[in-house]
Amino acid sequence: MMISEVCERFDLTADTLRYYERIGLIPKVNRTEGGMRDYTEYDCGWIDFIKCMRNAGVQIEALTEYVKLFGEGDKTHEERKQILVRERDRIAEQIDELQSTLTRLNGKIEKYDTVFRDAEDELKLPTKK
Amino acid sequence: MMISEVCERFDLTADTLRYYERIGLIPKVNRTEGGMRDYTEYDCGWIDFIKCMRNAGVQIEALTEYVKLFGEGDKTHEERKQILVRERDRIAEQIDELQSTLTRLNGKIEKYDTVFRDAEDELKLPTKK
DNA sequence: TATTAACTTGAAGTCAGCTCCAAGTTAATA
DNA sequence: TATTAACTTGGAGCTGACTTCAAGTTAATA
Repeated sequence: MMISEVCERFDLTADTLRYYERIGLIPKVNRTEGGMRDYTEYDCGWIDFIKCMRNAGVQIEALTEYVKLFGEGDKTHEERKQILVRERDRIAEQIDELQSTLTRLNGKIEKYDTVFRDAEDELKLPTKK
Repeated sequence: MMISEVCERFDLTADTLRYYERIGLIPKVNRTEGGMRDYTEYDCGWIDFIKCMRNAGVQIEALTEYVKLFGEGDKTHEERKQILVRERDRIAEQIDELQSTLTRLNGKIEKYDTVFRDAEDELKLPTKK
């Protein structure tokens, strides 16, 4: 699969895909005889995973570390798992924070609604001044 | 209240606080005769709100716009509310995405646990090779 | 076969959001 | 009063994460 197809599939630019590979965010992709990248489904699995993690705010450094360890084989099993656990916990925490921010924002929006209704009431029932 | 006290209270550097004020992320803070910032509780309310929003990933641009409109008075009521609604929706969406990423990560971590248990079983019950 | 589109590399450029610095001023402490 | 700590400004520098560029190569189409 050519880079252009992968771009379309994951809505990433070719530059971003090459950048990801260059910095080790995804394992090296095999090439054709001509030297062009030839993506497999396996590569796409990585891209999907990395894109999902990046979208959740996981830093590139944590992910390159994970990919590096993955390349070192079974002996890094535990270390890899620790990275996932750490990031999982971070995301869980972030959800909690976002939840309370959401509540706060909803309260603020409600106040805006109330003030607006009051303002409308004033229009309907003009006070003497 | 001096800038150092505010820094401590919100765990922000003085540089960040001055930067926030310079770009209009919080309204202008009053000064002492000597020209030093003299924060009030009102200022702190803004800082708390802005810090919370930034922490939730709300972009500086949306917040400076909000502060600007606030300074323009009641006639911007509706426009300000729209900003809050838009960001609220964005945050709600982000929570959903994070939730599904969390589920995905948990599944992956579980697989790591399973493989690890299998590996342990192998140690206990060595297969002939 | 010739043109054109898609690809290659390494390096430089961009953007958001701070963060640090120099040079000077104000306020607090010995 | 003298020193020192905290503050002021404008501007330069930094970091993470891309994004663009130049100069060339490969593959697909007329």
